[in-house]
Amino acid sequence: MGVSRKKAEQNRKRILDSAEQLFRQKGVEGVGLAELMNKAGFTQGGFYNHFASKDALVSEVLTHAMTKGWEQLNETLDEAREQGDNPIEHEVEWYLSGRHRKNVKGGCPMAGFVAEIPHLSEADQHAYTSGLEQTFAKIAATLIEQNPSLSQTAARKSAVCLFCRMVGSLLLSRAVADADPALSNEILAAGRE
Amino acid sequence: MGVSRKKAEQNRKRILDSAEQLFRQKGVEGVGLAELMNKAGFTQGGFYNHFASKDALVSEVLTHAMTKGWEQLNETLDEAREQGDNPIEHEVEWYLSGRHRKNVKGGCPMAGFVAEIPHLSEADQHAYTSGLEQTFAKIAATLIEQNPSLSQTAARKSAVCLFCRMVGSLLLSRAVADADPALSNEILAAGRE
DNA sequence: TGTACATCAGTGAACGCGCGTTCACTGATGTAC
DNA sequence: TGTACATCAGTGAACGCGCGTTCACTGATGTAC
Repeated sequence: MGVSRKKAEQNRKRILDSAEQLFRQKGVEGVGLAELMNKAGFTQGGFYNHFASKDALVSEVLTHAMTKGWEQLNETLDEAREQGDNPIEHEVEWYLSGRHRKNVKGGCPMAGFVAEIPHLSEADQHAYTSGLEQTFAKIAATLIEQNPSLSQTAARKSAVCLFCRMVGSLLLSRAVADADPALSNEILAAGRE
Repeated sequence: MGVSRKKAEQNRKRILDSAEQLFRQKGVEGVGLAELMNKAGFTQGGFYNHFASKDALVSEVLTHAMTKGWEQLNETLDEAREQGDNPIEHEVEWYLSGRHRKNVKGGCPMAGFVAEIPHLSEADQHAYTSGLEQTFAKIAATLIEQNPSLSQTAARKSAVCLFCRMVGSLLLSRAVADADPALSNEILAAGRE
């Protein structure tokens, strides 16, 4: 159609964003390229001007989501510090909120993609793993920042334990959100304490 | 081919078992009927002698897995009581073991199917939800049995919290099992304490 | 600066393939007399 | 109990469909002179 390079770059990002939302909603296998391109506002054939294959798109979506998730974690912690709140409590409060549960198209990529990871490439699994490791380290460091008497190993163990609880609560509350909203809320509430 | 009714009933169970294993390994969408029937030792066409559709099979697999999971929970608790162990600790010990992590084809259905649930039928979501509710109730009752001074609401909250942690730990440890076995083990170990 | 040409994002039709499902057929099992 | 027939689990080929991918084509953008 004749499109400037700048515009083409924007279009590429539109495809990535549409793909991320659909992959999180329906799972990678549940989304076709036609649907995906249509959602982004294009026809199917143009896909290969931007990506080598569906797998390549999936990789890019995953790493992009992991990066955004990492930035979001840091922003949430910084925000709490500025407001004088407890950073970890602030993070948990957001993580186990109705807003985050409802935000299936976005939110924490560690929770959103956890079930897809075993079916993805080795490189994708490594990207996920290093994102998780980063998250554990950040939470552990923040716990020590709050309570400097905590040992490294104790903080690390607490961080791992806490994040597992957050992910489990979010996933279970999402799984029962339609069938039993009260139970779904109870799960979030229990996790917040 | 001419097969007795008893044999046909056994074959039906073979199909169900194969399907459950494959669905858990690859996800419901990642498994075709041809592959599934082949794994069970049959040709594709015979599928519809046993099930009305793939969706009907999925429903049956899910409810069957939920029932088995419930029985397994009760057995594990009873086993611990007979051995004089703490039932909850015994359950957690098994749940967050390398054996359970490796047993992707079996194990806890609440963890194994959590990501599929949002894509399944309303009836399937309800089956999952009531299984989860049963599990929470059982854990809460067992906590009170161990410590009768615990209030109903406190036990319930602890039960929900504990099970979320178990599910989150198992899923995250499975997700990184190939890419970083040490981290995967650390996640299980942190959850066990 | 203006003109001629190359580039390449986007279109839309087509490809082979595997999906869920259907169907005509087989033949041992189960039933009726 | 023996015979004739109905049943129905299993086979294997075929159906339409949507998948990921390819391709010839378009035309505004970007480049060279």
